[in-house]
Amino acid sequence: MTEIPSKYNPAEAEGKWYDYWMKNNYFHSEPDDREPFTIVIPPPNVTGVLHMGHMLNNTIQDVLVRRARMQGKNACWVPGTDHASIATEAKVVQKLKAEGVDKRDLSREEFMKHAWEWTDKHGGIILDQLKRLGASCDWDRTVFTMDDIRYESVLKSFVDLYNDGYIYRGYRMVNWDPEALTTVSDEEVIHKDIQSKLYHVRYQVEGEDEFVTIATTRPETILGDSAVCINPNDERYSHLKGKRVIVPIANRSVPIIEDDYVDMEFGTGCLKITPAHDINDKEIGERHKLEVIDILNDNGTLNKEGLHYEGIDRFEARKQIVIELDEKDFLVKSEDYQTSVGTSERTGAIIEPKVSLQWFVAMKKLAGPALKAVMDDEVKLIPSKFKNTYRHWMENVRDWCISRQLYWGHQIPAWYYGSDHDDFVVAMTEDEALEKAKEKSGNKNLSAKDLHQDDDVLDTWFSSWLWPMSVFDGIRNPDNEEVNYYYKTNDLVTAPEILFFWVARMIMAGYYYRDQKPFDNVYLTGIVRDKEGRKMSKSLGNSPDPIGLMERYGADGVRVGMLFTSPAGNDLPFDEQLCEQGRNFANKIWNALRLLKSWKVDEKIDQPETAALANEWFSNRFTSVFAQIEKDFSNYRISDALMGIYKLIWDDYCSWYLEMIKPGYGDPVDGKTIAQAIEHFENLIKVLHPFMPFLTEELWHRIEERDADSALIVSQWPVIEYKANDEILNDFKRVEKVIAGIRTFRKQNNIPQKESLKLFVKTHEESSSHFDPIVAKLNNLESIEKTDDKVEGAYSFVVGSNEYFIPLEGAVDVEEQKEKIKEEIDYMKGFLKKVEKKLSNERFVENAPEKVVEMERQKQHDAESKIKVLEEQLAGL
RNA sequence: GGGCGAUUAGCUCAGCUGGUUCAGAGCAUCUGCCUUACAAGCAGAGGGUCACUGGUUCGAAUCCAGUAUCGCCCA
Repeated sequence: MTEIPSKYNPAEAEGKWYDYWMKNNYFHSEPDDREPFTIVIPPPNVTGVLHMGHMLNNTIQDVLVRRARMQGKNACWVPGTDHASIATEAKVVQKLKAEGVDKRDLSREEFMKHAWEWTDKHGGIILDQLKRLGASCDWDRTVFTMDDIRYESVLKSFVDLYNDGYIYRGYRMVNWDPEALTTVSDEEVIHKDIQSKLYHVRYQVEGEDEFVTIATTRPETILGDSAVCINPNDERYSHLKGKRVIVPIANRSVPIIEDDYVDMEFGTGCLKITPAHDINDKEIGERHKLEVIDILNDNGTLNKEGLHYEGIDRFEARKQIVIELDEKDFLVKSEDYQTSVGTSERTGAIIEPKVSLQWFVAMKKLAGPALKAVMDDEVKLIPSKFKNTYRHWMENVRDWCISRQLYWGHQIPAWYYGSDHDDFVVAMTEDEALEKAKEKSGNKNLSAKDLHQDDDVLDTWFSSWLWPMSVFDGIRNPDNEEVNYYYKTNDLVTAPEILFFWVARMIMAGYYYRDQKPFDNVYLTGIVRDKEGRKMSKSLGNSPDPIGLMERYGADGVRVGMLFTSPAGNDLPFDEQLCEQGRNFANKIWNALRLLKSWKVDEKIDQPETAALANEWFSNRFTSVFAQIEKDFSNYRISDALMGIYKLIWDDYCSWYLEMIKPGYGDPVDGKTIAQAIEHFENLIKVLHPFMPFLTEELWHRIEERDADSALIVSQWPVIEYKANDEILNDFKRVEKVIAGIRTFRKQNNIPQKESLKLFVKTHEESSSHFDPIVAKLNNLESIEKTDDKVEGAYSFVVGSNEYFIPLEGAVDVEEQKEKIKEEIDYMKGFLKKVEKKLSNERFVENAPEKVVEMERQKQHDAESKIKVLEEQLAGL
């Protein structure tokens, strides 16, 4: 084996081992008779680039997958991307615009050609970036929501749901993005508080001199008013019942209606009703059968209902109409007012509520089993605090508007053959549609020319909700071997923001198609924030470049840096220092092996007692900590599991164990000890492998040469073979304190380690001398002797209620020692007082469980004897 | 405005069905050390009325109520 450099070089190891893993096909999975462990990736946008959120999310997935693989399961992590219709189309439109091409001048086919070119050019970058991170995805299975199989699956599910009566076409108030010229879902609308104005406008009562005053933040919508509404209980307006008012500027006569919805306290208690442009007004309008007057064009300008404002943008029209209202004496006053408006997540444009003909999925029935599954923990949310919000959402689920006025996506498989509302058919293909149309219309002479396919595409989520099935072709071929084997999947790792519109819908789709959940566990990660707690975003420029980070700290360093402080469901305040900690850790382990490798081995010498003891202790220590790590894993406490292995390696293995077995300088190590040390080291890096795959694989092959079958990535995860011996572990805890006591003594008195010391022990409680050889070795003691008497003129300290003495001429500062002992006595007396007070409380002794009282008595006894020892010591000085 | 959740060391967080594994961990800070694996290191140390106010209890960080502050979801 070549000499090991003193620093680990991630750049060198990472490329090498990723290629090696790929070459040997370790990531690839085929159905077999092993237990499957499946994760489907939350598909990132095909043209996106890696950001910190992806890093966190995919690191967690990789940890879970790698561990499962080592546990001997058939691990399959399916990668892929989605087409992100709005975002991608917006980018393509932008690009074309820069080239002087207007989307509206292109046919669907032409536009799609550009979109595919864009996708081919930028697509998949993110997947390559995931490889840098070490993601052990089965790349042979990479899929895309718009590839042939997925495309057909999406159409099929539309047809299936339509035939089952879940999909319908209807008028709905939708969130219209006038910039993107499409509807966006409720979830894609961001509500923002803005400073606005509340305008008080008076309407003349028809045929009278009286006026009523309404308050509105959107005076331009006056042109679309179809009523004025009062609360039936409002006595101020009771004389107006049944009358009509004249809408200013429009000069239309509209009724005064009564509805409980009106808040008598708000504004003037008198509400204008504009059913086309407000969701609540629409509902009132439906109750009172009011006319719907849409005043807006799709691009946000006013249409002919806007009269002389036709063609003017809604915000400009608002300004102008206020002036006109004022000039014509309709404006009573305007006041500052804080209001909340919806803005588009994609374009930032203010969302326009708009009545429009759209396709919907009826959700109520689909939501039933999905709600139950989560409430019954059939599908576990981690952390479970999200169950509440999930339930709230599912119990108040609204129908899902799935059509989008875009080209980039799955074109809705509906064909229109006439002008009536109902003159359409839903089918997989045009041929099929024609057959159905002929049948439905009764017109045998219909031809393909008479059919027109719906221009809209489906919401991106309408493809990703099928993801856990469609990646295995389980929609088109529900009984194929793969979907039967891999579905249901095991874990899903995603962000809470999309719990509803992705996770919940996958659960619905799972029960709808297969009557089975799509996954057992949903691990919800937090949002990666910067140190100031701001969400990382491109616009703020506060996100570090992930690739740059990996170059600086190594992929492993960044992986553990992200995981050190990220309990499930909590936001992660990212700090580059965490990556540094990760890098340092890598180097620490690196040097541990470097040390082992630096020793000459002599097979002929016997194992020293210290090494045998060290091995005994560390074996138990490993077993005990590993059991806890396994528990942390099963509770999805990934950070805790990482911290567990971190401390086990750094503190227990490096700081304690290696020091215990270290041979004298220049001396060889015996064969048995080095073999045990290597074995422990191998177990440690196995457990570490899911977190730091590159470093550990590199070390694994530096321990000894291995063939492809015995690479670390496919090695066997340790198993717990026995229960750790607590007696040994507790005994050693005491030993640590003794060793620390002696170190403190050396330090205080500037006694170098080279100078050997004698230690005397006066025992007052049962105490094992099992680890004495270790104490002697680590502290360079020439002897440890029991004594019945105090050792005069010696430095002393107390561990438990045993006294330890180190005689050394002139090294003892009596006053300082006295001070220290007094302090300790004071502390113990205070403690004893508390215990005695408890025990003298009759109600405590009567009511508390016997065990608790017994424990208090024990505490009392221990404290008393310790105080006695300390006092004797003090007296002796 | 309605609902949910949080508040523990300078920072990020553990702390299960109340009781010596109850006040913890990592990082940061401070003090010594270039001791032959690692200064990307070693050995130590300090640091918290468990947000506040009441209540239940023999006993509360833990259970209950209220208050304050923050976050998320919904309107």
